[in-house]
Amino acid sequence: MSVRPVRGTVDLFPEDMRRHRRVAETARGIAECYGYGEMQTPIFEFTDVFARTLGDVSDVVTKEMYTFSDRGGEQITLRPENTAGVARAYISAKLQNALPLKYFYAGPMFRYERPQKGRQRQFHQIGVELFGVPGPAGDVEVIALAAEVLRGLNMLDRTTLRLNTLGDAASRDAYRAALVDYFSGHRAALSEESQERLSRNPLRILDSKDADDRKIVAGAPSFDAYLSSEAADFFAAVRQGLDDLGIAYERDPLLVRGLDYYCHTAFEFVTEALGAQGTVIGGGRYDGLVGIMGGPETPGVGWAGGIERLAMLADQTMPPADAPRPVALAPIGEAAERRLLQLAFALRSAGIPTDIGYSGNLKRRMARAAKLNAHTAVILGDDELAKGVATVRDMATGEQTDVPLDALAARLGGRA
RNA sequence: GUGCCUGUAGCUCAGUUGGUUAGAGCGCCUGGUUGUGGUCCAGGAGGUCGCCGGUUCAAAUCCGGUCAGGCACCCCA
Repeated sequence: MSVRPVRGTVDLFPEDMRRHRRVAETARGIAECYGYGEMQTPIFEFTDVFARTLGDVSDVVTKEMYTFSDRGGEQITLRPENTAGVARAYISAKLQNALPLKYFYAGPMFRYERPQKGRQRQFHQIGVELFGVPGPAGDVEVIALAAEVLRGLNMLDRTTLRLNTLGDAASRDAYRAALVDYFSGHRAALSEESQERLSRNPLRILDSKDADDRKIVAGAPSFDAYLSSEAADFFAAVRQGLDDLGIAYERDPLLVRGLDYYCHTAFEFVTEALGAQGTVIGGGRYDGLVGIMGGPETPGVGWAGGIERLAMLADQTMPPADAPRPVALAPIGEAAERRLLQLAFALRSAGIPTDIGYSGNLKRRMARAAKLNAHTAVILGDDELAKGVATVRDMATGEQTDVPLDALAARLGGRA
């Protein structure tokens, strides 16, 4: 059998988990401070939950979902993102009388993509969703929360907030029609890919990287001309709110969300430091989503952030997340080992990280203590047992003192 | 899904125009210390050269395929 993980998946050992947890715990703490309580939805859902909400033309639905029928014949999909699942849970629990609602989540997502740096088939996201706030204050709140998470990870200054509006449905339909009209006139000159986009998702042509496409795009109609006055006012209010909070952003008229349920505000925090997969947090408003799923019309806005990407950036902006430094216990002989096993139990129940290696002579045990970065070693042999003390060694200075066994916990408690 | 690059010890990498037993540093193990780590010194273990096939008297080296990783496209977190 093959012993390697499936393509696009990785094993996370303790060192990796500390990096991930630092991201998730920072985000969780700030989210709770904003009143966003953590929730969790199932890792798999009925396929319709995603297929009917993310849009028939989105890549995520058409070619990236892990879909299978279970033994009961149900069509099941491993969640490619979590907003649809949270919305489904909100509808399922009939929470429309409890609005506004604020949720935080963290967990694995699955997309069948070609792996590269910052892109895996199983990856992890943190995210927040805010239901029931129709006005721009909601957009401002979730963006401010995202900025705070990045600040908490010491990386806010390494990212740029890009902001755009997708308008309301009427604005978007009118603009889409205008684009199709314009690009159809230049159809033959467009790249093959963009010709395909023309029917599937004309907005995508706007951010094509093909040189010839860009020339044509330069002459394309601007969205702002098709924005309804309500949508324009909404966007202006979001920008004003960000200005009021001192949150810097760049207008990016080409920023388009990939998932169909977005409207009005779309935003991304991007960085240059991670290569091509530079989006670290992305989100926007999705007022239509709950209705599409058959729930009571409920406005929503939120974002998701990639834990792997955030952790990679954190590696550049923060010192390593080291394991706690333990006290290392080093017994010599069976009697001492029994006594130290008791002591280990007592120290741990006092909350003092304690290691005992279970094998080796004193030399090996001291080597292990150094490797674990222990601040203190406790050496116990027949000599110490006879006197009722232990030899306590400061690993940094090498200084050793005798400490009565019954005073050890109190003596070591101050460290950690 | 497309294109380009890469794959040699646990890790990071050398390896000449194809030519005897494939090397280094770090890490690991042993000893220098019957009860003392990290430093230092000496020694040692560890490799189907990603995998499959081909060319050749001879392949880590050349060719094809495949798998995996990286980069870009695409997409997005």
